[in-house]
Amino acid sequence: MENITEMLKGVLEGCVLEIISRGETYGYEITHQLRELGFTDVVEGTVYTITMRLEKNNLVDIEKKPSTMGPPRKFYTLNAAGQEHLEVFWKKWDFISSKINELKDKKN
Amino acid sequence: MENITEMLKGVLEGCVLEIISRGETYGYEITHQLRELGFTDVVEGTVYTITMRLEKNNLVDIEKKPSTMGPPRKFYTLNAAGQEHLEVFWKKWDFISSKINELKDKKN
DNA sequence: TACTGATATTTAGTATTACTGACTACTAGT
DNA sequence: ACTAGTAGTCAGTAATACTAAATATCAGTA
Repeated sequence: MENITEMLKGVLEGCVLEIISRGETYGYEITHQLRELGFTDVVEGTVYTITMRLEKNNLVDIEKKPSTMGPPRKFYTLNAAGQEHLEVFWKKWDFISSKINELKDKKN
Repeated sequence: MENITEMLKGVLEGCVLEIISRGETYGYEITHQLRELGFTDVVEGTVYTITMRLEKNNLVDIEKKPSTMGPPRKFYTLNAAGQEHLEVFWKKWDFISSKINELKDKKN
């Protein structure tokens, strides 16, 4: 699926939050999980801008750990604020996607 | 639902295309239809930037008609390119929303 | 007549967000 | 030494929705 980047705006951050919520993880791995999900064109730089934003907004806790496979990793976990943010995200998503599907199914 | 504007990015244009595809309409009315749909905070300015973009990209045909209720209206209809653009939009939407729901439902 | 409100379009400027592309750095294997 | 895979950072760009104001038309009313 090409050129979906504009439609990912606003949802990609929520996806990253969801992935982190399942357990401690780091940027590079998050990128690969998003690619596996189907968002094949997502690159490291994009994910890092998102994790930076999460840091700045104090939605995640951070722990730096060494890796035998390369340079040290920055592991993220959701804190309480992040958890709440994630719940709000899913509420917004349910709202918007239901409205758009309503439009799509010509029920309106 | 407050503060959903970032999540509307990339989908609002598709919604406008869909609304136009159902029959000749104009900016002010499109705004009201979006509000009725549930996107209550959408304002005229937003819709006009979208219709301007549709014009610029040659996705719509335009006809100006007088109104008894106020100044003349600019009516839009989808042309062939617009129709195709709309179909592509729905394909992208189906792809993205299915992937995100997959993530949400923890099936991945 | 002047005023208000609903209708209708336009536009300059701003904020947010994802992408691009490059750079740095560590480790293992050849 | 060199390469590839892993891992993080950052300056700059493009796209898009919102803000806020200006302009214009018409109906109703005090």
